[in-house]
Amino acid sequence: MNIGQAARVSGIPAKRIRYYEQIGLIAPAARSDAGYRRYDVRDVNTLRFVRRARRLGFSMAQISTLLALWRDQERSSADVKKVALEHVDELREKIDEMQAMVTTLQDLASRCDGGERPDCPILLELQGEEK
Amino acid sequence: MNIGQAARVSGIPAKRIRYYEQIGLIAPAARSDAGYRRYDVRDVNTLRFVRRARRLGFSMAQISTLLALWRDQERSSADVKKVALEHVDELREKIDEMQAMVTTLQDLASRCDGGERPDCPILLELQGEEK
DNA sequence: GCTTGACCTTCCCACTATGGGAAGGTTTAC
DNA sequence: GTAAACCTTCCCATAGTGGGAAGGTCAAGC
Repeated sequence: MNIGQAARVSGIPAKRIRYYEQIGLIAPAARSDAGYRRYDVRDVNTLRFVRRARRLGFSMAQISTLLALWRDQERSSADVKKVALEHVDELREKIDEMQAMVTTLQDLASRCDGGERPDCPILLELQGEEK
Repeated sequence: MNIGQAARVSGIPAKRIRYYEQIGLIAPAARSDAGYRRYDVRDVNTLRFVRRARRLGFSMAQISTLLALWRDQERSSADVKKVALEHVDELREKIDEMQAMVTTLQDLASRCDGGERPDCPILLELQGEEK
């Protein structure tokens, strides 16, 4: 199949498939006489693997590692688990940062009356110790 | 003061200050005869405002809005609150997405024994319906 | 007066992952 | 033969930031 159909069945836009090939995440596709990329079922399975990994928030680098492990019949599950748990740590760190922002912002917003007048604890906070 | 000192007292690297000026987030700095950027106390206060807003995760566009409100004595606190709460919504959405990833990944990882053998529910999940 | 080092300037490139669009070739169907 | 739907490569844009090159400036020491 051509890239358009591969895109439809894998759920990854053609543009993105080309990009993945370009950065070396996936192997260069076979080509037709006219230079069209050709994809078979295994290629599509790889694309689906990538799409699922992206949906779990893995970076390209991590997915590259996961793909290699997936293909390696000699892998240890420990290596896979390690990648996953490192990713979980990264996610948790970001979540904690963002949660702290939310907490602060909500506190400030709750003390802002939200009316016509200009006084606002949010701006005072951003402005800092003007006291 | 020159940009280096402004960077030190504001906590924003010189490189970033120039970038903020370039994209129009802050007004172009005054210049010395030799073309060096000059900063006064008010400029530094603006920079600190920006730094605090960034630490709360606001985008450049949002900070631009907040700066305008900050300078506008006729603003209503409702406008400020609106920007803050919209940002809170964005944060919460991202947090929820990431939290869902964490939940899934943790479940998969907990079912991965993490030993020498290759069998791994994480890879099975990424691979999809191999059943 | 000259050198040295610390500063400053602009400019270009890199990152992450993706989308948009132009200009042009191919295939398919009618 | 032509039109539509496909494909190709190429360049540009996004959001913030960092790195570094090439060159100008300033202050201090000799």
